[in-house]
Amino acid sequence: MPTDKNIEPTINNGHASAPPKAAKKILDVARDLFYRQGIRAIGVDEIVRRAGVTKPSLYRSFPSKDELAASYLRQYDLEFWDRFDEAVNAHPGDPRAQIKAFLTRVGKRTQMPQYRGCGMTNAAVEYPEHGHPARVVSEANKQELRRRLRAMAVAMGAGDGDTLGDGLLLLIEGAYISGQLFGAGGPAQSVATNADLLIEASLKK
Amino acid sequence: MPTDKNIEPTINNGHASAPPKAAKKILDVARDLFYRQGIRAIGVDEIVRRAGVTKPSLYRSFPSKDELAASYLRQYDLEFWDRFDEAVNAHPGDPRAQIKAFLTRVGKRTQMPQYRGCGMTNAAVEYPEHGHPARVVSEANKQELRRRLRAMAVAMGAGDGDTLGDGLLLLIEGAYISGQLFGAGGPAQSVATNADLLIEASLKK
DNA sequence: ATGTATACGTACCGATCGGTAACACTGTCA
DNA sequence: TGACAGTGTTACCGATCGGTACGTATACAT
Repeated sequence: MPTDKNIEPTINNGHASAPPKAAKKILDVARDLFYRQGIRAIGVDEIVRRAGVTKPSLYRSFPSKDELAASYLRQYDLEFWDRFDEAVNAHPGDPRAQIKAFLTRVGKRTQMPQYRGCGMTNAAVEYPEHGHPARVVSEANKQELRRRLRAMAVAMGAGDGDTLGDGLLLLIEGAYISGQLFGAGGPAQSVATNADLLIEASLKK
Repeated sequence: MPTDKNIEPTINNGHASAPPKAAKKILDVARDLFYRQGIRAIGVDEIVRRAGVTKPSLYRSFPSKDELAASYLRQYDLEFWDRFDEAVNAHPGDPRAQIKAFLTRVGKRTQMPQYRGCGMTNAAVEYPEHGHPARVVSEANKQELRRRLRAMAVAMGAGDGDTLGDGLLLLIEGAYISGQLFGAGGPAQSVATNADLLIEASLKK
C-alpha cells in the first residue's frame, strides 16, 4: 500500500491529469453554454476550448454532440425534480400549498437577470424532430410533470382534475417562455397568483 | 398592346424568368422551412434549392439570412393579427367572448398533426441574444399582445386587469409550447376552458 | 523493466455554413 | 435601338461544423 500522496492523487500538474475527470468539466461547460445560448448555437470546439480539454476527450466520454446535449438534459431533469420535490416536501399532504410554493419560486426565477427559460422546453423547440436524443429526454420530463400536476389537481378535489392539472402546466410553460421573452417585470411574475386563482375557480365547480 | 400571353406573363421557360418574383418564392419557402424545422436548422442553400432559385437571388432581395428570418416573422406578425382581429370582430364589445373565440381556435390549431407552436416564440428561443433582427420582431409582437390582452381584461371589468391579462398570456404561450411538445391530446386542448375559468375567477374579485 | 490500459494532444477530414464576384441572358419600356 | 432591372450561371471565399486517425504520456501491476 502506498505511503501517501495518492488517496486523492496528485493535484494535477501541467498535463497528464487527475481524476476530476475531463467528462465532468465538459458537461459543466456544456450545461452552462447550452442553457444560456442554446444547443444549436454552440459548437463542440467552443465547449472543449472553454473546458480546457481537447475534442477527442469529448468524444471519448460522449458518442456525439446530440448525446452530450441529452446528458445535459438528463442532469437538468434531476435538478428540476429536486426543486419540485423540495416544494412538495415543504407542505406534506397539501397539494395546493405545494403548487403555490413551487410556482412562487418559478415566478422569482423568471425575474432574474440572466433567466433563459426551461432547458427542456428550449431543447424541444430547437429540435422538433421526433426521436432526437435531446427531445426524447425533454418529452419524458414533460410527460411526467403533466402526470404529477394532474394527480395533484385531483388530490386537491378539483371537479375536473385533469383539466386543472393541464391548466397549471400551461401557466408554467407560459412562465418559462415569458420569462425569457419579457425579462423582469413580465407576465411570468404573476404565475403563482394566476395559478391560485385558477385553482380556486376549479375547486368551486 | 400585346395580343395575348402576357397578362400573366409567359409561363416561365427554362431560364431567364418571369415576374412571379424570386423574392416571393424565397420568402414562401423560407417561411415553411423556418416554421417547421426552425431557423437555425435551415441553411440558405436548402432554401434556394427548394425555391428553385440561386443564392445571389436571395442576397439581392435580402441583406442576410438573419434579415430573411426577420422578414418571415414580419409576415407571420401580420397573419397573427389577422387571426386575432377576426376573433375580436366576431364579438364586438364583448372582450370575454373575443378571448374565448380566439383561444378556441388556438386550442384547435395546437391539436393539428404538423403543429409547431408560434413562430415568434420559437424564434425568440432560438435567438436569445438581444438585438438580433428576428428577436426584435418577436419581442415587439409579444409586447403588443400583452398590451391588448391587458386592455381586454380591464374592459371585462376584472378586479386586477393587468394580472388577468398576464394570466391569459401565460396560458396562450403555454398552449403554443405544449402543442408542439405533447401533440394531439396534450394540455393545450384545454386552453380555452382554463382561460374562461380564470376569467370567471378574476371577475368575481 | 516491461506490458497493458487509459487518457491525452496534434493534426486532420469532408461537409456545410453564410456570403460574394463576375458575367450572360431576358423582357420591358423609352 | 439601347439602357435598365432582374434573373440566372459558375465559381469561389474563409470560417466553422461534427467527427476521427494516430501517436504520446502516464499509472499501475507484474
